[in-house]
Amino acid sequence: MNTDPDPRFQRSRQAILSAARELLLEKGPVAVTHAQVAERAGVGRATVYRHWPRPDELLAEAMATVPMPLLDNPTVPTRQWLTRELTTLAQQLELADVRAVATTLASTALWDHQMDARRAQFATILADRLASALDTAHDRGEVTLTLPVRDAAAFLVGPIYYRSTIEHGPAGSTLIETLIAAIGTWTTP
Amino acid sequence: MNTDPDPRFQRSRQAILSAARELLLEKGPVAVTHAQVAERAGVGRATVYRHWPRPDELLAEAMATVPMPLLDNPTVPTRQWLTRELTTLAQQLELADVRAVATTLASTALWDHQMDARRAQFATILADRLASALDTAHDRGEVTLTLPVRDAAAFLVGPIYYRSTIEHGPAGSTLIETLIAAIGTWTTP
DNA sequence: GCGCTATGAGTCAAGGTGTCTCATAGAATG
DNA sequence: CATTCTATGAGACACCTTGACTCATAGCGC
Repeated sequence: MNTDPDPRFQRSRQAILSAARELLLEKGPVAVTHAQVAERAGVGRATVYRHWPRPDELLAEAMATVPMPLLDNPTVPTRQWLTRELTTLAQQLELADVRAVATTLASTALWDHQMDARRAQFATILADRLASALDTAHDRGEVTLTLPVRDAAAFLVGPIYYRSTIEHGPAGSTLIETLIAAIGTWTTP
Repeated sequence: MNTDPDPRFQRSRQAILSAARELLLEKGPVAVTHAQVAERAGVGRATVYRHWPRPDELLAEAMATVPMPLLDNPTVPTRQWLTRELTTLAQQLELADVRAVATTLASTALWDHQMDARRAQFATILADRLASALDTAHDRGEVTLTLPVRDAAAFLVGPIYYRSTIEHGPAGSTLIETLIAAIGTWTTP
């Protein structure tokens, strides 16, 4: 990416990104404008223009600085891996900035191609990791699935995502354990 | 509500609401401004101000004109009712305007109290209807649930919502049947 | 036909946006 | 340390949008 070593450049860049992320978190994506970001970052308005001529690209990069809860690479036993990863995902979705990025992504993806590409990438990674983990578990005789592996992401992540973004509550361990138990017949406890 | 019988008033009101809904669907909530709505509706800009002094209230009312997929009042047998209602909900979530309203609601609820109230109302209605239906089913001996009834909405609606808003695909009958089967032990087929 | 009123076109000030210039401070180089 | 380069901040500028107002007009109920 940009390898400009000038510390002034990097300082401004980081200050602007932080300010944009704060504004997104506090006031939503519409608050990420050149003027508001510049004031929050303590830099000149022209500086923001030089770094990001368009506000939507700044918003996109600011959103990218928030670590989204993707799943770690699968390990065995798969059931323990699932418990661990879904619990982590649920905890991450309780963080205000993660929830802000997730809902903003889902919403703006409907009208912005760049955001839609990020949404698709996010969905694909989650689905692929789950599919690969469950395929492995099946091959190892750990589980017999009750649904197509392509539905696993919706089945497992959907409830946690809904609980967080629509019901605004925490996805407890009971719900997570029920989900894992319901995805198939486990031979391991 | 407003019972002004003057047809001019009602005509303008409907034209403005339709235009706002179209703009929301085509360009997203940020496109619902007085100027754009007025042009789309074919009315004067001042007329939009007279009807809705603030754009966010216009957006809220325009969103309210899109019928959101709540569940019908529960009937028995509960399993058939669930299949029917969840299938309808999945179909509704495939409509572009329903998806636009749902994701806009989830997103703006984080920064707008009025929208958050609507989100909470929506979540409560779904959870209550499902809870009441499943309580009835349990009392009738139709099913033994494998999770607290308060988790039913996340468990059943979450995957459909995730499939639609994140994966941008249809929730097929296989997924829906699997969900219903997994929520407990059914004594009825 | 006659009041009444919502409308549309227009004006206007205020504020935000995008673009440019220029002096300056900070960084790299010798 | 001196010199050169460059990112910056402040400001100026035209442009557009927003919010608020006026007023003649057309459509409505009576």
